[in-house]
Amino acid sequence: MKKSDRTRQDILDATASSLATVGYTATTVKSIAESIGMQDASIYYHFASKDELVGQVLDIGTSLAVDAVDRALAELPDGHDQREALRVAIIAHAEAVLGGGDYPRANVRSFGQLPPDLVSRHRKGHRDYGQIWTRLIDDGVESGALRSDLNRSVARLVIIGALCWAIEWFDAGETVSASEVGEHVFQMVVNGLSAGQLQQNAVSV
Amino acid sequence: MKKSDRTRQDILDATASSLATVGYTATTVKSIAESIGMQDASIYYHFASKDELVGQVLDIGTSLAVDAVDRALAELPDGHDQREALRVAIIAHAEAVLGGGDYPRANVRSFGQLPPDLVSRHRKGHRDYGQIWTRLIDDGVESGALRSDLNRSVARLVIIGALCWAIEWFDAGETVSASEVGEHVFQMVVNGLSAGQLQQNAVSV
DNA sequence: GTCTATATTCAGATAGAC
DNA sequence: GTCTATCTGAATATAGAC
Repeated sequence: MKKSDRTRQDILDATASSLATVGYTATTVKSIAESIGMQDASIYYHFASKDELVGQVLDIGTSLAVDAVDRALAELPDGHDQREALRVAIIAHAEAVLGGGDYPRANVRSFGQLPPDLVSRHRKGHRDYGQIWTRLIDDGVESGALRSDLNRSVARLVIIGALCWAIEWFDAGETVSASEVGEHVFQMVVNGLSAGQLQQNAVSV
Repeated sequence: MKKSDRTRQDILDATASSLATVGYTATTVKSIAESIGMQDASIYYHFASKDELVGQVLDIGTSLAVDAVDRALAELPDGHDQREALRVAIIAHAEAVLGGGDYPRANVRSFGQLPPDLVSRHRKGHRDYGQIWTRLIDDGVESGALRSDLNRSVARLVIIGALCWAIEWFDAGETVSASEVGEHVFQMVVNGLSAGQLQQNAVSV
């Protein structure tokens, strides 16, 4: 590996770390440079702009999360219940975002702060990721494992919302691990909080 | 109403609108002033700083959301099922945040962008709001209406997460109304997505 | 490749006239 | 109360030496 590549990787790592902890706005080129002992101007030898650098970090994070979920789904045995597919996907997402290092966390933590250019740059990636969940829910409904009377878009966004929101309060080193958070989210989303018999009144939407 | 009060109210409204749509970072004193036909310097006659102004808007939004949920709970008939309490609270929250004007939306939209000072200023308000949900879940578990094997903090944050995340994608004028979003979230959180018999394996946490 | 120095822009905020 | 004019500080980014 050339020296240029090594430095470049250090910059990406430092950016991911900063984005994941303090978000986009508070991540400055100067602070990134300082954290790895460089001058801010030197960053521009490796990346054309702050947003180009941030964009690459976010791309890596998206790929890592997508790959983690894909890998978990690929390992399922044949003929699995579709609820089990949803379960391993949710847990894989939780592990990637909560326990999986700075890159996936950078996405979730910074998402609400990105300037319009970066948002549109990543719209496709986010839509593709949403597709994974859309298909899981569709398959679940069609196989009869999931109820069919709920709006699937809302269902998808409740799942993603619960998982993404978790990062706002989740603290590594908690008594609850990332995969346990995933397990709880799955239990709530699929089986519900209710202790009694099912009360699945159809919803008129 | 004095002229000073009128202007002050206009500034608050314009700030709430801006925070709700573009978030904290993109909300500048200049843009607020422009939207109501003033010079930016004039804002400082009414408010000591941007963060003081933003803080007041966020306070109003929190109060509106808390009041909406409290009112919905107060209207419940005696001897109601605790699931029904959770239902009306979730729907009231959805209506307040998604359909209830700029102030509550300002909170959710700006939350992830606030500087540390403002975060700690509002920590108490958020904790109080979380308390409402903690009590609803505790009451539900103790009355036997809700299962007792799930971590209650995770349950609370899944609910709040799902509701707060909704604002990132919810579009007024959608085919789904705010209260319908609330109804779906309730159905998912309490009864679950599963079509089949309950599979509530205890979770080891 | 990395440095020092600096240009540019824009934000929050203040001073003082009217 | 609101204005014009201005200060200050910070952030992105560039120029050019080494």
